[in-house]
Amino acid sequence: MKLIDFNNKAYEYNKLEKEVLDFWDKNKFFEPEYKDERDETFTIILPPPNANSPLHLGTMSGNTIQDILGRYNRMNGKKVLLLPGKDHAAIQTEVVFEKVLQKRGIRKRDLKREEFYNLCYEFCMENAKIAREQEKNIGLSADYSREKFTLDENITKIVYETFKKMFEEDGLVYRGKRIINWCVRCQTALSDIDTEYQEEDSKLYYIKYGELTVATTRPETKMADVALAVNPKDKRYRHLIGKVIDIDSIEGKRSLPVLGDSSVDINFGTGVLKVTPGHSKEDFRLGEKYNLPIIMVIDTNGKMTFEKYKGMKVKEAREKVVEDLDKMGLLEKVSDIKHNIQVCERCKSVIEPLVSYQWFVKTKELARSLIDEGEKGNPKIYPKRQEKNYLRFLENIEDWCISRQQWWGQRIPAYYCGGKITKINESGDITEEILGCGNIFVSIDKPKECPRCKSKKIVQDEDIFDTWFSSTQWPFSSLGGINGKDFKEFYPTNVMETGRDILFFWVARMGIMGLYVTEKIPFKTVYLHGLVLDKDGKKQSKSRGNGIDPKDMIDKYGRDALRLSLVSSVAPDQDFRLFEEKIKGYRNFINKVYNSSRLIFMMLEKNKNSLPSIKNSYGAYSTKTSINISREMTDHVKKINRLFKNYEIGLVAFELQNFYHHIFCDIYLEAIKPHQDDPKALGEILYVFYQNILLLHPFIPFITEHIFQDLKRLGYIDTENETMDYEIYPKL
RNA sequence: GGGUUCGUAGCUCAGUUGGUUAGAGCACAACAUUGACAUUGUUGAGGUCACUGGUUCGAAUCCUGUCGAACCCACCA
Repeated sequence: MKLIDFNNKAYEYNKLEKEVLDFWDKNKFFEPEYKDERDETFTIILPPPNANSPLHLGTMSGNTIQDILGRYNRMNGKKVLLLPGKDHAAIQTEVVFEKVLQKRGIRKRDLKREEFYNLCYEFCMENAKIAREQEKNIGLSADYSREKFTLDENITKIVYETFKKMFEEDGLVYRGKRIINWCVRCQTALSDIDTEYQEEDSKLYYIKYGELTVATTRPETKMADVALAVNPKDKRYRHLIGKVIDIDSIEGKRSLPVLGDSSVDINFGTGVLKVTPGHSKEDFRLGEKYNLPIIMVIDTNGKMTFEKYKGMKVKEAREKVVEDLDKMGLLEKVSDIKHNIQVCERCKSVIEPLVSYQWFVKTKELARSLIDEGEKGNPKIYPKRQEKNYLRFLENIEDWCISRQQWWGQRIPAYYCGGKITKINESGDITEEILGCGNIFVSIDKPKECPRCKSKKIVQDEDIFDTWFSSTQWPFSSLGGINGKDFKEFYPTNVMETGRDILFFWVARMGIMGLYVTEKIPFKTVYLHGLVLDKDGKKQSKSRGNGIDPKDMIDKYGRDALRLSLVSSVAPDQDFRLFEEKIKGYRNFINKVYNSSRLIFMMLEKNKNSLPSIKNSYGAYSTKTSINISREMTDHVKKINRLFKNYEIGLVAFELQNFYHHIFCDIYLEAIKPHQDDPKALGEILYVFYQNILLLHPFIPFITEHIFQDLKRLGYIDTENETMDYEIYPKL
């Protein structure tokens, strides 16, 4: 690294930042072993970004916050590990990559599973490379020698081991018949997070059920009804609860029991609900509660299985059913209704709730001990108010469907002796039969035979794991699992910094899986950040065209400026607006840092020969000026450390800038200028300046590293450290 | 339906456990400058702290209610 050329009046960030970047890249400063003698560790497992696209600003903002915490702790004598990784993001990537293939004129169904997997793997590796460059480019001081990908062999092995232990030892995983969100187009089960709601105009049909009338938007599922339900508080129907009523229907005469359940909304429609456990989530729950049978009339292609409408698509069947009901005199009336329909987040197809055989984790039992810990404040969550949400989620947690009918991901290591057959019988009941000796077993390596009957005819489950099943094990799998060397040294981690939108899906379940596998909660502190919005408060996205290109901003304003813009005025869990003028403002601040350094270096150089005592007076506040810099510094340093303790990163950034610009430069430097030929004053300037540069370093490490290198080279500071990250942060 | 957050200058936001005259940046106006920095400095204008009622010696801050904005969870039969 060359000395800063102080002939330039403006800071040449691009050139100078690149020098720093190269310097860091060539050395191993960010590997914890660099200072192996340090005892106390500080670990952050960085949330692995999806390997299907370059990083967006939200991820970069998170990276910057984590880097600031990493550097701050490094400067506080800790052995710091920031562990980077990339996530395969199962279904999301699969859909993205399908579109990429489409552009190349290839259809997924024309490829073999393995071919698809390999092409997708290549695609992800390319994107991971871009993301890695971006991370380094904003100065993320992570240890890339330890970087992981969620589909790395050793990671998958740990995920498989967990699954085996859950299934075979503890019975916490089961294969069950439950209702799931089914995407007809993607042909897969989806978790709630993979779906969203869209408002749609539709019809509400009032249909006669014997003496009662039911209002429904889904008449085509009526052949799968197994009961009716009313609210016990509803005076109109209270007398019918517990009775069985006879009805006429398309499928003939039937008898349906009438249930009383408080979940029924008295004010919706007629206040009578038809219970269809095969095709509605709420009804499935009622079915479980009252032990009702399950009937299905729609298959995984979104087509009817009921004989009369066999093969028809749902919408088509709906019209036909309504027509038939009308003919039978069972249709009372039709009204318009706006309602939200659940659609696949990726392809926007309508979700068909249906019952199928899937793998589930019994999360309720596992959540119990995490709730106990949570009530004791473990982990500590910033902002604190999210603790309530976190606990409530855990208390209401449902069994977790972890199987997906996709190709991109970790294939479930479950095997069926002789294979299996799933079918829906005449009465619409779904059944599954395991062939061979009926054994289902889990094996981490590819098995040669059934361990029970020794049959060689064994078939692996076609499904893959939900991406969250692997990512919730990331805090320990990325450290090599419970027997890993890194695990022993760095687990549990100190901080989990992530978007507040995945508190439930990721953070809470990481707690569950971590506690189950390692008997420890994987992190001591959770820090949740908000979303990055544009100037008008809208979410930044490519499709809106309001997204800021990080590379563009780096070229225009530099890395340090971008970093500041990503963390300044950021409060935990609070969305913040980012726009170009803001970044420009931070560029001006960086320039201020540069020019004040230029002034100080000039003053020092000018008096170089008359400064034998500089190191003696170093650290002393000796000059009388209009400002009491000693007290100002004391207060400032106290404040900064206090804010750091409370993870008020945005406020720290703000205070640092404010102090440096308006106290240090505008007042102090101006006041001390007249004394600049006094060696004692110069010692003081140097000391105050360096303290400030140290304080700023975690936030704007490029320019401060450069200044540090120059101060060291010119002999103004006395240090053995090769990089500023190992200097000691000002404390009182 | 349940929950959370927010509403402070034209804009973006600070404002610690209640305490003088409510702050900063941007934008605006005037002035300065060849001595670190026009990517600068000084000064100025600009606020009924959404509204209402209350607690208090004292409220932007605490409490009640209203209005407005955003978000999360559940549900949408």
